[in-house]
Amino acid sequence: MTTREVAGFELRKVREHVWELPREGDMNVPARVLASESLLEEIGGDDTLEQLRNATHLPGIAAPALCMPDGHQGYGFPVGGVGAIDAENGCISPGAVGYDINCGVRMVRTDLTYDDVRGREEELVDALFEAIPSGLGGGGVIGGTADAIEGALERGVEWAVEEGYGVESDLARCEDEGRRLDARPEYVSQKAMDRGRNQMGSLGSGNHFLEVQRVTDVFREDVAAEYGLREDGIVVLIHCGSRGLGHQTCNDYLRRIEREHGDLLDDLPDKELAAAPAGSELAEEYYGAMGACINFAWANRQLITHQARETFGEVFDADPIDDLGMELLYDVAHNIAKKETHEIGVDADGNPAVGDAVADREERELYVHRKGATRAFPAGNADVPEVYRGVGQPVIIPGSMGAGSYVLRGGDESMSVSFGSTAHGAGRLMSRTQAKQEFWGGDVQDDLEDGQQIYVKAESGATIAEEAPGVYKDIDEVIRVSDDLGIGDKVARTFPVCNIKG
DNA sequence: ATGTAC
Repeated sequence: MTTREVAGFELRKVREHVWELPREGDMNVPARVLASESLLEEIGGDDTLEQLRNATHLPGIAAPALCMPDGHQGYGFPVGGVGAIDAENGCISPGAVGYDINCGVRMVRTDLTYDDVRGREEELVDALFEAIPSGLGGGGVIGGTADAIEGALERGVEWAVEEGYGVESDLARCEDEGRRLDARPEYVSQKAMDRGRNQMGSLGSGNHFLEVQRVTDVFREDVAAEYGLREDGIVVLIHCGSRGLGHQTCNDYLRRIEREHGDLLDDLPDKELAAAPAGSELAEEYYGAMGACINFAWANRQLITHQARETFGEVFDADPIDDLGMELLYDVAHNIAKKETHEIGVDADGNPAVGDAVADREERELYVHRKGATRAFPAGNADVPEVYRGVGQPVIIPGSMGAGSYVLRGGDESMSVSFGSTAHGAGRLMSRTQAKQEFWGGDVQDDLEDGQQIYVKAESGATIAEEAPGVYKDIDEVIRVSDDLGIGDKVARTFPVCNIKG
């Protein structure tokens, strides 16, 4: 048996790209890292492994706590973490969802080719930057009236399309059709709504961006054709979340858990893993509030999509849908928890088990926490929209602004390996603070333009430094692991053309 | 990630 010591943790190699931290002490289950040796080494460079081990202490966790190949340290629970927790006897943890509830990515395809855009990058990047609010604080594309915010929280993309910010076909091309039916806006605080009010249709800051890209490689022709992708085609990628509204909601519930469920908290190795016991009033309220924030984030990405379509229409003097073919390819959430039914291994007593201890497999309703992890359901799954059910759901994974991104399809192994999940990005290699010491925004911007013809426009130079290509892991290596494991299969690779950010 | 402040 191969073992490897990383950052003081002894990991057992289960098979290629699967590393296990065996159960010991108060761990309820083992932990597993899905990574190549080089990525594993990078994952050991911060507190990810300790956070992953801590996550195995969560009550009711029903299978190994998982770290995707792009994992890095987060608040309590690692980014790139997947935690499947019994929805009846376990718990739900806001820290295992993340502060930016339904941070996610969508891709819009077009009929344009790189030749159509070449030489017009600056015009396009300026127009997009003008049309789409970005940066910290307020200012959205629409005013947040009481009706608008209520509609977004309750009905997500459905509300936005009804208001004219999209087309009917957008709905089917979102996870959950862009609307969580179990959203309960009444459990979102007034303070959270006030923060979201002026941010409806805004990118935000940090790693959030809108990027025009060109398809450089197609790996699976048949699937790419189903997704409407072809080599040299132009696509638009939008990465953002629920802004101050989701952030405030996460904060509100973390504070309430501290006040109302201190006992559960005292048993956990890290206070930041704060969780509400399944079945408690607080768990129900958090789940409903989280669903409303999820809807808000979807409406936000829909409003930004609308602005991008309008802008392309003006720049290319054409109808964005009829002439430019700007249809939504897909929208994926990567900071969420969701009740899903999965098969888990159980021992003779019906308790969660792995390896030799597995006596049987049983279906359980679980809170699947995906924090910096993307749902990757395979072909045939009933939750994959009908248009894609034959090939598997699209999985959109952004890399850094200097490296490009990938479109994958949910792989056949994802249900048995990772509760139907894969990576969500390249994953950070260094902190924002360190990034600002290593890079200067203006220099990064000049290098991208002069060296790679990538046009970047941002509200703040500091953000460009924080997001410099050098602060990220190798996206190709992350994707190689996903593809090798069969949890998310390579369909196409893209390369940046222009990028706007906070 | 984030009105970068309890």
